[in-house]
Amino acid sequence: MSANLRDVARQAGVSVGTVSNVLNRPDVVSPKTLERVQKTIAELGFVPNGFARQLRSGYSRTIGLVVTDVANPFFTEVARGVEDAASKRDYAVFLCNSDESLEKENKYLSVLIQQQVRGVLITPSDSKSHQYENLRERGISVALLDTETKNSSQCSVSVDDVRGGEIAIEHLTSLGHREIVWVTGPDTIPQVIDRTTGVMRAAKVTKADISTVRVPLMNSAQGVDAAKKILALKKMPTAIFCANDLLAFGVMRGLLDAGIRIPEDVSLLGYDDIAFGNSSAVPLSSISQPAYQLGVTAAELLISECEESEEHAHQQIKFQPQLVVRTSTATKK
Amino acid sequence: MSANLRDVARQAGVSVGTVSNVLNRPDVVSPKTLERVQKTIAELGFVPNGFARQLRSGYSRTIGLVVTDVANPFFTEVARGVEDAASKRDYAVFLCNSDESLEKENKYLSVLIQQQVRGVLITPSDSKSHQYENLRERGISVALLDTETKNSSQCSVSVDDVRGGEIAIEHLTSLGHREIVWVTGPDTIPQVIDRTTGVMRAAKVTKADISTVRVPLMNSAQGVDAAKKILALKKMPTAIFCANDLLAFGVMRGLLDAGIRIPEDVSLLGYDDIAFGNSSAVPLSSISQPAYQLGVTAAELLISECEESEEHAHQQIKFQPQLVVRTSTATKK
DNA sequence: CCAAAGAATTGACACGATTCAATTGCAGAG
DNA sequence: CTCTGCAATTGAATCGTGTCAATTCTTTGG
Repeated sequence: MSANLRDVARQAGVSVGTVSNVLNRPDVVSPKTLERVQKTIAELGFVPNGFARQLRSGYSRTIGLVVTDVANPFFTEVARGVEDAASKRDYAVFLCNSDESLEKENKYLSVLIQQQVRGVLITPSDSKSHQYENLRERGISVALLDTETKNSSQCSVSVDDVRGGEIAIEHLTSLGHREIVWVTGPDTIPQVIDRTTGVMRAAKVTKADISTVRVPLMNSAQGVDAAKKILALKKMPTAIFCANDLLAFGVMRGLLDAGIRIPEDVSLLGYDDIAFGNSSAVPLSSISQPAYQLGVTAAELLISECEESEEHAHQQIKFQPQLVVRTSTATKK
Repeated sequence: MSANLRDVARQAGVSVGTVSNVLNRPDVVSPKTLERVQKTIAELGFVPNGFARQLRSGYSRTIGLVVTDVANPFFTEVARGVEDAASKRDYAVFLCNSDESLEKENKYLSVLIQQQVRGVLITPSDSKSHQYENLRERGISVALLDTETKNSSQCSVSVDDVRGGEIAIEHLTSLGHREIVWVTGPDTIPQVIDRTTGVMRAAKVTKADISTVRVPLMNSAQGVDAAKKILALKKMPTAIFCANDLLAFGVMRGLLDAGIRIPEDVSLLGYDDIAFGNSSAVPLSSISQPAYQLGVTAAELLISECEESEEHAHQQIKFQPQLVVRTSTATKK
């Protein structure tokens, strides 16, 4: 098979320790030994075995990224940011998909432990699981992505979801809407919780009336279901706010198919501002988040934590969301 | 620190060999020992160290997946299939994004080699690079994804792109269209080459007149550019066929913004049948591919090649594309 | 020419799981 | 009660590299 350190040592007439030193601390080796060993290494085409190296040192150059839905363009954008930043620092990324399920999340975390990742970037699928002590105990750094952490013992990079919820309701009420349906996912998901908080807070101030329609997953198929539920309501709202754009697209389709016009009959507002938003049946107004930037920042923060664990100070970075008005929201008639 | 195999063995009152057997060949362990050990493993939160495992066995349990565009929902669907199948067999996946650039592709391949992946699943961004001998030499299995291979020395899982091109033109001509624009990417990309072949073949049979509009990348922004080029043509076509849905969405937006109606003024046909297709401004007719299935099949094939390299027979599996008619294509007036 | 300091080199052990020859336990046959 | 054969279990050796205390070699000042 391929040459190992011992072969090189024998061939060069030195000990394995010296060869190891040639590789890792060339300054402690005498110039002429250095040269001879390097020549032998080249001759044998020796490449150190990464497994053994990592086994001994305990560290790899990989990080894990766990998101709740890779099929959501918002997260692919985040992932792209993470990958670019990681690859710049010579790290490779495992991308995992929890599908908003705590069970899958745990399964992937265990896979990541097996792979001995240096750190994990995670979008928790459940607000209770924020601690991830089992990872920390193993010396794996953890940073929260797209979720704020209350305790300051970990890093997080997030967008102000409470404010996002507020902005949304402020926009809709400024257009005259007071009967608003809030279409959202399980109230275990951190983003859902925060956005709901913002929604309710703004509703109180603006005296809007919020009814909640909850679905188990935040994708477009569930949006269609949500539309059915909305159509079955005693009283149709004049505006609908969805917890993400995918849901909004589903709702849009469901309503249009039922002959409801947007925004004439009802205004529709999404969240995430994914690229497809301006190609949809009715261009979708939405709350925009700096997805790529989020990914880059999170990866840089995590890697810095991994490599300078002593002098590293945990940071909670929070970006601000922004309203993007397109066609799907309009003044109440 | 974290528990290792020896800790588990001590705690459960058995030898390390038995614990290892519990993990790798549970059938040789007696049921009651099995249960006891498994309980201990759970209690201690033991997760085997991948490096040590790999060091001993010589093989990792990771594979690489290189696609041309993770932001394309078609590929996220494929990736999901790959990940599900891989995780079922206890493999972790590195997802890499070549952005249709040969340079990035090579960079990621070298990263994957460093990470000592067991196999690579790749959607080549260039038709010339099909060989990947450098990977094979290192004992890394390679299978082509969404691309057919001519030589039978490797596996491939693909969809019949030539046939897809034919189906598209047959559909458009059956609606009476003869002036058709083919919007596509660089003619180095395998899928582009095959679809073009199908287009031209069908055009010859149906006596359709094809003009090609070529853009450097197959995403939605480039689609908008393509629309501009089409609007600048001496003679407007009556139908447009795009090499993927993202391009089609861009073209759609570009045309609608210019006041062109779809399908009244021009029919528009996409390729991939991504989920957004029925939420777009005009629901998009498209050529559907079994994306998830493609991913699952490819991953299974690759892993089987990795694990049974001797008795493994290379296979070229080819799925058939299917026409999905929505609103964007209609009879020529 | 010697002693002491410093530089260079050595080699056994550790990392944590896998493997496999050797051992033990056990049931059934004689 | 012994013997045989099979199943279950054991634990030492192993994979390839990094580490570090111990050792050997070199240099230098007196």
